[in-house]
Amino acid sequence: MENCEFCKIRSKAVETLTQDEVQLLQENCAEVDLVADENIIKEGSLSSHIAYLKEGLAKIHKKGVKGTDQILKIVQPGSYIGIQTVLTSKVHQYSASAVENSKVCYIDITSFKQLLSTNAAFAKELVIYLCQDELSYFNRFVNVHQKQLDGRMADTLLFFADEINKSRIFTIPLKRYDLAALICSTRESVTRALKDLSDIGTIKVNGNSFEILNYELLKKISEKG
Amino acid sequence: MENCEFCKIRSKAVETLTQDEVQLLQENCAEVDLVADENIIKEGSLSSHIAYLKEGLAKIHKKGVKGTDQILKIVQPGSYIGIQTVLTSKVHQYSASAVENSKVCYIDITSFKQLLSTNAAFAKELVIYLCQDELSYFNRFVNVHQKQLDGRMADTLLFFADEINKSRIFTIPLKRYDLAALICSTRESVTRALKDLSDIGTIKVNGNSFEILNYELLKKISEKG
DNA sequence: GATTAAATGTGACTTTAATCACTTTTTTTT
DNA sequence: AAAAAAAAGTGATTAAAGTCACATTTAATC
Repeated sequence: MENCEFCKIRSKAVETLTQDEVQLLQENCAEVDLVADENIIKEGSLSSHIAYLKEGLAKIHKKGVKGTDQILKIVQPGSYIGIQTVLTSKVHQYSASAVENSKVCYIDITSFKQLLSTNAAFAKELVIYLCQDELSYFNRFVNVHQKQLDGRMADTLLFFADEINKSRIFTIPLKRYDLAALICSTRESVTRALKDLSDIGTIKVNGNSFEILNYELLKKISEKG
Repeated sequence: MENCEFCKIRSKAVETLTQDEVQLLQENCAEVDLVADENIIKEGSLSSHIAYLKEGLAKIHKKGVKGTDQILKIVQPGSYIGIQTVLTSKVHQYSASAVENSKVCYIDITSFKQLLSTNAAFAKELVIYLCQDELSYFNRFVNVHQKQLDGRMADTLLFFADEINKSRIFTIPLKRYDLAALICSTRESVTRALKDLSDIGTIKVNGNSFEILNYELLKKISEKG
């Protein structure tokens, strides 16, 4: 399925386009299948395309001074990836990788910029998108610094349960060291945090399979920090 | 000086406006003088206006689970404040306060939205603005988590020296507890970090007056973390 | 200028989570 | 299925920074 017009998951921005504009997008857009762990964009490489996640799940990650990657966010279908770089830098400022098998559309930057320059409604929707995205980082920034480990772990579990899987029984397609990079901790501490939450009966853990047993308590731990 | 047309510090976005549009802006815009510590916008309050910092210096801050504020960023003239909320929420998601005497223009949201909807060039400049802003937070997020205290303190000193004051002798118009909220630490630890940096001869501290004595070393501490 | 209040500095102590070293389990490869 | 590699778990130890309690300095107010 390579047709933008009938794309099941068109962004609000793309919804604003005229038929001609969709045509332009279509012609400068390539759909790619990715398996888990494959790179979507790579920090430091030339940014010739924006990626749009159509299916699957991806992580946004960025190298820090220690040399290890920090996961900035887990993104779901309907997310633009690499968009922040396009208009301001020639080089991607962060990486993104599939964390499960995914479909991604690569949109040529030049065409994207053209749409942005000529269609105010399109640009407006992007502004909205970016604002929401940024606000989510504000929350994350503050939370990550004021909550301790178990609280951050609880946050992440609730995120995967409520936002991603919409179920109290779910799997997290991340290794322990990825979870660590996500909650700003270490592999060992992730193990311990999960054990803590397990011990008090909030969750059941089995490898990457999780079940929330006491949602209220988990929520309380997430909120209390 | 209440005239947008002759505003000394018009944003790139406003540069794109036609005379009529500037006129619209003008009519829905109010300039306000603020003294240090005054609120610009307040988290949780209705967002009827966007603020544009014309003169001075401001902090963007947000309440965390602990009940204390975290400083997200120090912003300079030319920054939009509260813009992320305008299109997505009725209520401000963060606060902003002047950290020194400042001038702010409050722009009515409705007019702002109107410009956004009708002028693609305006919207595009905002997209660029937001992208740059978000990227700066990515850096901050990763740095704050991978650097330890002295590194973060060094970052902040370099920021005030290089970005804000463009001099190795400068003052920081923040209390120690504000510095703590900025580098994600505590008042006491700020004192100690400054002492550390002082002891090894990188800086000279006297209240809020600072001098960088060994720029290279400070840079190294900032980079090494 | 004295008094009060706010801000900052300092040492002792505690807590949290990182690090290290090693074991066990799971997954992948041959 | 065996061997190798990767991932995850575990206990002991360490380190970094937070907390607490109090002293000192600076600024504000009467």
